[in-house]
Amino acid sequence: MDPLQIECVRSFNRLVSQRIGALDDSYLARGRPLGEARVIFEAGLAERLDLRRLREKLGLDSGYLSRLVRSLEAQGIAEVAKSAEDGRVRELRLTAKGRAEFEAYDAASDRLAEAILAPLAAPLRKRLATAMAEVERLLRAGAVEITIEPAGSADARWCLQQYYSELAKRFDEGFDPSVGSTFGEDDATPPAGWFLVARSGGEAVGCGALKRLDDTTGEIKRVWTAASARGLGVASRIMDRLEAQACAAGFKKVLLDTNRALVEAHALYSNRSYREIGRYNDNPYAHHWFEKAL
Amino acid sequence: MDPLQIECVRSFNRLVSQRIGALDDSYLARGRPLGEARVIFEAGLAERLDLRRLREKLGLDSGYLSRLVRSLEAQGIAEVAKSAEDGRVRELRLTAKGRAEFEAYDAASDRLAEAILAPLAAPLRKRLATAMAEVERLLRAGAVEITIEPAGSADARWCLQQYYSELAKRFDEGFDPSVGSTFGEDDATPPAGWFLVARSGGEAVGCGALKRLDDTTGEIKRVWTAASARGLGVASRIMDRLEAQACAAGFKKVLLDTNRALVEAHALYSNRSYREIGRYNDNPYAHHWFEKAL
DNA sequence: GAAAATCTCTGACTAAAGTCAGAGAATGGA
DNA sequence: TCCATTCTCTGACTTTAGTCAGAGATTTTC
Repeated sequence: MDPLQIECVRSFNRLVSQRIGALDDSYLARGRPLGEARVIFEAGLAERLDLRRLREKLGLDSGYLSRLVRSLEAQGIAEVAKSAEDGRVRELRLTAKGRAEFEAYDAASDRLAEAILAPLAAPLRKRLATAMAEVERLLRAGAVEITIEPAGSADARWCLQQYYSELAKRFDEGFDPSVGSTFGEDDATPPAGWFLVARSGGEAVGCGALKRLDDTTGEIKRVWTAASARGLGVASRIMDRLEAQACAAGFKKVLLDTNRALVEAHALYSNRSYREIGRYNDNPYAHHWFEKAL
Repeated sequence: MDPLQIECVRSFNRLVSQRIGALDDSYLARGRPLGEARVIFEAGLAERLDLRRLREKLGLDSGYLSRLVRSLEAQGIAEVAKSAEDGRVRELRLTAKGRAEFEAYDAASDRLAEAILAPLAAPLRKRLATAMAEVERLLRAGAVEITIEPAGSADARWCLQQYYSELAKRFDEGFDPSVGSTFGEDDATPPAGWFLVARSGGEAVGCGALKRLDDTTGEIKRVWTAASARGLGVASRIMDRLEAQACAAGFKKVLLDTNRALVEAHALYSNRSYREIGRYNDNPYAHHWFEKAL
């Protein structure tokens, strides 16, 4: 890896960790320990927040969080109550006073952001905002995680739905997933197939499936990336994983088909050295058929 | 200020503070408190480091640092010895073992940077490095501080020297500060004049001077920005301060002259609504003369 | 040469952050 | 229905971080 790029990232990290120190200080300025401030902040962002999720989000010990919350209760800032769904779980809610505290922290964050922008002239401000957005986007792209999971999971279904509605918009002929379908949840359930979901910070941003056609042949289907995550190589990484899975399953080649409207998919397959072949199925929406030896 | 830009900065802060958490964790992973790790890191970067400077750099209490250092001594990681120049000051040096520890922390930073870059394809990596460099540059630009200080201070002299050697390179006729000079240290010492130094993270990156010509007229001289800080509005901010100082001194107008080779200075003055006037002095290096009413 | 200032260290603290082992209540699955 | 699991709380800790008031050695200033 390019040592100049590494130095660039390190230098960035050094500088920005100073900045973050300033953020912590502006939180501490309200005279409350950082732990409590973080809890107030999270509680203010989410309307209802169970301690379990909060613990996971802030990475705290259950005993420690319990005490933090009790301290906030004593200060009249938060209330806890049994969850209606699960009696073991307790839910945190800010009181009116707590909400006021949250607003104060929120305002402090705003002020800090303003202090960063204020000394810059308008065009530089714009450049800074643009560059920050780019860094953020690319950092998130790097943090995308791809996992195999049941094709019937909530996120998997959501991805498929997004995918179908996009096809319906883009195909000249429209799209109805039930017409001539060669793909159901069973086709993506091991050992008949596999379903992948790509997530960025917990949110699903892409999917892909591999279906067993015979002992040596797999078919790649349902490769989709959310609009918010395009141009970040997510589809490419999904393809990597699908092909790796195909290898692991002992397939010698993978096939796939595509509609002529999906030009970026076409480019993706060509780049990954897929070779156009003749029609191998009777998918009514397909115009091109590809093959790749593994 | 644009609320979208503020939100952009805040979102960036949120994301990056998670990243920084990861950095701290990778330091803590060596089983040593963060305070000690930071001391080792600073001691590794600078060959010889006196405790006074270290304390200032890390913002630590003297008693606290004293204990941190003693703990490192006990671990065989660092040694302290009286400074040769000043018997009150103690200097910190890493032992061989300490240097090995430093290398380990250094490697951890490298690994973290690599982990950020690794999942991205080469073109995205390049985009990330570029965007990070841009963010860093602009954050530093925002943190530039401009202070009035004696024209004879070390940084002031350094800036002037840089400025003179640049003029010598750029002027067709060369430049010798002693020829026809209308500016000495006395001319920038209150109440005869003022000298400003711009600093970014402690390092001088620009300067400027205001000289009293008569009770109602000031002259702006020696406005210079280091090459590393150009394009960031530093000269513009120096001009702001000089004009503000001129107002405060009761001047009604300011004058300045410039050489035809300094095209960017020319543009700067025009943008700030300086009006070209006739020759008002006999500076042998000047081709243009400007005036601005305050 | 004396007084003021500077730098470091020590002792005596406090507060915050975090860990660990269990107890008690509620839930889910066999 | 019962047993394992999950979620939260409590008590009893430790470690880290940080503060404050001097004392002692040195240097600087007048």
